[in-house]
Order: sequence, then C-alpha cells, then structure tokens
Amino acid sequence: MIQVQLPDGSVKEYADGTSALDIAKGISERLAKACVAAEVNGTIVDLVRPLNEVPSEGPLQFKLLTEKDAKAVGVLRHSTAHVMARAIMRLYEGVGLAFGPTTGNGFYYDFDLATPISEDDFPKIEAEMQKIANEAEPFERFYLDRDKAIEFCRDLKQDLKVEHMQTGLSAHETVSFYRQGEFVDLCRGPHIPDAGRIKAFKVLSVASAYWKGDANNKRLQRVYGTAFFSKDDLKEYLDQVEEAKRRDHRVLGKQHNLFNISNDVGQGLSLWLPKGASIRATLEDFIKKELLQRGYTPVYSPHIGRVEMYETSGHFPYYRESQFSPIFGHDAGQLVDYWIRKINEGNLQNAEEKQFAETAKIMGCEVAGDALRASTKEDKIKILHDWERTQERYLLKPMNCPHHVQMYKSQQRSYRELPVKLAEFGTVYRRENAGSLNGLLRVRGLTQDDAHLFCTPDQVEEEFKSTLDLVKFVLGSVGLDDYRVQLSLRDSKNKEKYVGSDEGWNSAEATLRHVLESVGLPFTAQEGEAAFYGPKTDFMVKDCIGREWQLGTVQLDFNLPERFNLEYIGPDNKPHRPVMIHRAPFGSMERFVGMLIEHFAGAFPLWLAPEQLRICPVTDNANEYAAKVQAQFRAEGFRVTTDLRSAKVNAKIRDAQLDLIPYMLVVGPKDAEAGAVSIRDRIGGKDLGMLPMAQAIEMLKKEAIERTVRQVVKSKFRSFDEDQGEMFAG
RNA sequence: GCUGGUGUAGCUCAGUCGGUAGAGCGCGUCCUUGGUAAGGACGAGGUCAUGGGUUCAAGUCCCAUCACCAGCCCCA
Repeated sequence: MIQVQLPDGSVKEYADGTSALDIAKGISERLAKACVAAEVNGTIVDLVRPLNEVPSEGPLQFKLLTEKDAKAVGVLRHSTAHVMARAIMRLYEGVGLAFGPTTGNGFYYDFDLATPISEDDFPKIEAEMQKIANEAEPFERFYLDRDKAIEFCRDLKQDLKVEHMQTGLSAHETVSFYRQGEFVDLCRGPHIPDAGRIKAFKVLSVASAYWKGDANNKRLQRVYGTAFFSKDDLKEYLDQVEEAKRRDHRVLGKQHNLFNISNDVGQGLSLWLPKGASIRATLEDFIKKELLQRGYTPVYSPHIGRVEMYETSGHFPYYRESQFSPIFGHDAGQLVDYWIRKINEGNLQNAEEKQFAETAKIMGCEVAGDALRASTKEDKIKILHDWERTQERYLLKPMNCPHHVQMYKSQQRSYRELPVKLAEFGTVYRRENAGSLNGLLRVRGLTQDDAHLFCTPDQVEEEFKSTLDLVKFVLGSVGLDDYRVQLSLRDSKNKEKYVGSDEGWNSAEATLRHVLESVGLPFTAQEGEAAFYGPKTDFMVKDCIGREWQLGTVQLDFNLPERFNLEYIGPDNKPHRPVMIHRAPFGSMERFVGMLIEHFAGAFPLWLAPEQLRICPVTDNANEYAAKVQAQFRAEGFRVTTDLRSAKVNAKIRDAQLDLIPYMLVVGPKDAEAGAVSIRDRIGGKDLGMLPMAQAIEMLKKEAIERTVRQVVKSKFRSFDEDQGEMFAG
C-alpha cells in the first residue's frame, strides 16, 4: 500500500502500482482528462507512472497538474521536443539524437545530421509533427540496465546517447527510456500522456551548437520550437516576440540618434549621442541626489591601475582572458609576460627560450640572461617577476573596487566613521568575446553606478537591507516594479573557482539569505552564480512585455578586505577587519539605458525624455513668439526645441509625434495674443487646448518632478520568462 | 572565441544572365504661411565594407580580412 497526501491535507491509501491518473479518475473523469502530469514530493512525474516508484518516507505529497499549472507547460514542451525529433527522423536519414531540453519559453532539440535544416524546411517538419499529434500515440516509459541500454542505443545507431551513458550517466545502474510509436529516446521524463495533447506548437529557428556545449566537440544542429496548451497562448507569445523585435534598442537607438557604436572607434565601445547622453545624465543626476541623502560620498578614480593591485584583488588572475592586455611601460614587458606564461605552461623548448632571452635583452631587459641561466622553473619565474615589478604595468580597470579599497586605506579608520560609503560612476573595460557583444546590452566599456560600503560585521545586515531598499526605490522610480531576486551562491562542487575560506563563504551566504527572508523579498537561490570574491543578490527585473533582465546587484565581500588588509580601530582600541558591500542599482548605465529604450519602446516619460517639449509655430509669423516661449521653458529647466521649418503645422506635429516627443506646444497668433500655448499630448495625440504659460509650466513641471510614468506599453503582455523550476532533458 | 548568415546613398532597401548604380524617406535651395499625423518644384549624395584573384569587362564569380546579425561559449 502507498499513502498519498492530497493538497487539501487528507491522506489516502492506494494499492501498489496506483498511478496519478488512477487517483484522478477516482476523483472525476473530467479531472483525469484535464490532467497533464502530477507533482509528487516536489518532482513532476508522468500520470501513468506507478507512484510507488517515487521513494518517500511517510505519505507522498501529491498534486495533479492541469493545463493551468505553469509547471505543466514544461512537460508539454518537452514532449513536443520528442515529437519534433520523431518528425525529423521520419523526414531525414541518419539523424543522431543529442539533448532536447525545455527552455524558459520553449524547447530545442540538438541533432547530429549531415543535411542542413533551414527555415524553408520548417513547414514540412511542422506538418509531420501535426500528423504525429493527430495519431495521439501514448508516451511509454521503460527501464533498462545501463549495459543493456548502451547495447540498445548502439543498435539504434545513437552514438551520442551511448557516449552520454558511458560518461554523464556512468553512476546510474538503470536508465529510463520513452517510447512513442517507432520513436525511442533515452530520457528522464516526464511526459504528457499522449501526443494528442499537443495542440499549439511552432518550429522557430535553427542554429548550431556543440555536443555538451564544448567547441572541441562535434557540431550539432539545434532546432528551436515552442508549444502551448492553446492556440491563443501561442499567438500571444509570437506577438510578444514580434513586439520585442520592434523595440530593439539598436534600431530605436539609431532611429532616434541615442547612441552609436562605430567601427572606427572599436567594437563594443559605445558613443553616447546628445539624446542618449541626456537620458543617462538625467538618471545619473537622479541617483547622485539620492545617494547624498543616503550618506554616500562621491569619489573619482582613474581608468587604469597597476597590475599588482589587480593581482592582489584577484581580478587579474581570475579574468585575464576577458581583459584587455596590460599596458607595459617597458618595451620588453609584453615579451617577458609571455615568457613567464610559457614557463608556467611547462612546454617551453630550450631553443625557444634562448630566443626569448636574446630578444628581451635586445629590448633592454637586463635580467634576461640571468633568467635563462637559472636552474629551476621557480627561479626563472622569480627573476622575471621581480623585474616585471620594477616596471610600469597598468591595466585598464576591469572593476572599481580595488580603487575604492585604496581610498578606504588612505587614512586610518575608526569604527565611529563606519560605514564608509564611496560612490562613483566608474567606467570599466572588459574584453568581452566579439560574438557576445550586443548593442548597449553587452559592451566592452561600461559605466557602473557603483559604490562600496565598508562596515563593521555588526552593521552588515542593516546596510545590506538599506542597499536592497535603495535598489527597490531606484527601480520603482523608472516604473520597474516587477522583479525577483536571485541569490547567487558559490558552486559547492567547484570551490577552487573562488577565493576565501569556507567559513567566510558560509557566513556570507547565510547572511544574505537571512536578510532576504527578513525583508520578505521573493528570491530564488542559484548555485555557481556567485562572484569569485563573494555571493551576490541580483535583481531580475521584468519589463513591460514580460522579459526578464538582470540589472542591479548587491554583493557581500569578506575577501577583498582580507586581501588588502583593511582595518578599522574598534571601541576596544584594537584593529578589526571591515566587511565590504558592493552594489550597483542599475548595474551599468549602458545596459540599463539599453533596457529602458526597449521597455519604453523609445517613448520615454517626460522626466527622462531627451527632448521633453517641441514648439511647433503655426506659421513663420509665430516664430518670434515661439522663441519667447522656448526661452521661458528653458529657464524653467525644460529640454525644449522649436521646429522652425517653413512646413505646415500638420507636418511639424507628425514629425514630433514620430520623434516620440512627450508634449508639443503649438503656438500661433491666438496664443501669442493670450500669452498661452496650445498643448498636444503625444499619448493618444490629444489636443489639450490653450493654456496660459504659467499654468502650462506648472502642469508640466509637476509631471516631470514627480517622475510620472504615464504609459509604458499599449498591449497586454504577460511574462513568458517564468522560471519553470525544472528543466527537462531528453 | 566558435558555427552559419549578411555587408549597395545619412536611413530602409531594389539591382535579372558579369556589360561603369536605382527607389522611398531624410538632407539642401526655392515657392508656399498653413491651428493638431505628410503642400509643391528642383537639387546634392555612392571607390557597391576592405584587400587580392578570375575575366576584354566584377556591386554581381572566387579567396582572405574586417564589421554586423543569429545561435553557442562567456559575463567580476
């Protein structure tokens, strides 16, 4: 017998071999039909799977999942991935199956297939999938011992599955398969009961991917698709994808002259054009004021710093590959640096080393001969390292923290002055892979709205809370109030990727968890996402069409204070180690503005709009009055321009409307006579009528000062980026 | 960085079979002086991404490089 606890708390007993479907049928036939899968003790299982297969102490926590449950759609998508794979195997010869997991809003399946699949092939793949859906065959789970399973897959000529079982699944004694008609796949499951449940799906795109994500491995074709329980949901999703394309900040940025990334300047290096710069400056002014009120002190630091400093902090060794090469003050610097690396790699030939030494000598490195003659690897490296340290070596700064640490150290600190909060819009440089650059969202030079808080261990919780509060406030002020927090923890299996002691990490992670719980912020923990020096809380912010962005971050750091020997004098008159909090509410100005462009689709609210008002004189006769109006609004702090073209007012209004100017001030003889302006609202194109100057100024000022966000999006989109908890891999 | 695709006027794009380049928008000048989404005429703008090659002849075919786009990898 098995004991099952239903969501209402009642516990019932069923015979061994009872499935979720049996239980559902026991409740009602209709419920049984509406069910997709079941959640048992937190894991999702097939409806038809005997429940006694789920190990449990005490009664099974049982819940039926219907089409309405967010978790159910993941099951549907994974099954659709199987159906797609089946369709592709029917259409092509020699299809090798790799993995076919679900993603945030769909699924993909990787195929090892000689024939390239192109977009033109999608209709026939979809047609075949539809056929399979119509056949409505069940998904059947079965088990094999691993050895048998390997034989089985070998017979099926599924070499990748064989390899996976020999490596990734080597610890498993038995493995599960799913059969659906002639299609069999090694798969953990779960699946929907039968393919007839698949009603709305689409093959979306094809791209290349590598077996197990490793570029040294075989190249596969990854076919993406998505599925929903209803055609309406599918359409809504596809509409959202279209809407996202329409909002692309790279397109809008070009159209409205917000920013430019010029090849002549360099990849990933953004140029803020006047209008984009205006948005950024407005945001920066806003934050600066807020920080002053919250006890931060602004500081400035240079764009480069000595390599040694970043060696101490750990940034240089940890991120060497994604940094620009150091700036060497000595001609031989780069050569010696390369030489050391070769020695470290341990495959340096004698002849090669001789050449290094000779060249370095010619370039003026006088210790090159000594290094060549030194007997051990360690001695060589020491000689070269010592020489390097006497030379100038600068790094374009990849992070602001070491600079701020030095500021903290520049004077003796008492516990009385803590927390010290140093804030800077600090520009940092990172050599991101060329292939991952993306408009303003991923750049090589970026400015963080950065600050570092140095506090006593006792202050950590409170300061951490207050920074979370700041992030919430700042996001709210631009109308972003839908977000969740991701608690990014260390990867407990790869501790060597991080600096610092276990105790330090454990207590830092516990502190973050505790604070998040105490302030009641919803959060999800994610292992392996921490920074190398400490755990983070990242704000995952949803924009108005439901997409999630990783923006602000608050990080706790016990390590840099240790590495830089930071101290403060405590009430006991003894030195103590402070704790650092790193935080950036926006993250980077580039990324944040890029996101805002997409969030507002280029139509910024009054307080952020680069051009807030445009004066449209009705005729040339009104130009003189327009100039007076402009001067008055400028004096009140508005960003305003006047359209002086000899065009009809209709044309001026049309252009202002398309330029997404929040308000147009139409002025003609009537207004001049009344000392008024006629206001047109961009939203809805409403004519607000003639208002006396003073009144118009007051009304617009109020909206700007209150940072009112009147409109973000016309359409109603919901989030498709929901975390579905589990990923299904097949 | 890897794989694939793309690169023609300021922007969006057309350019057939290899025969010295075109549209719309924008821009400039002139006419027009109009009250809430496009008034008209004329004009200027291109080393067809860059460098090679094939050819009597290359925007078009081939090779390399660079950049961009999509995906992968990465993201302090």
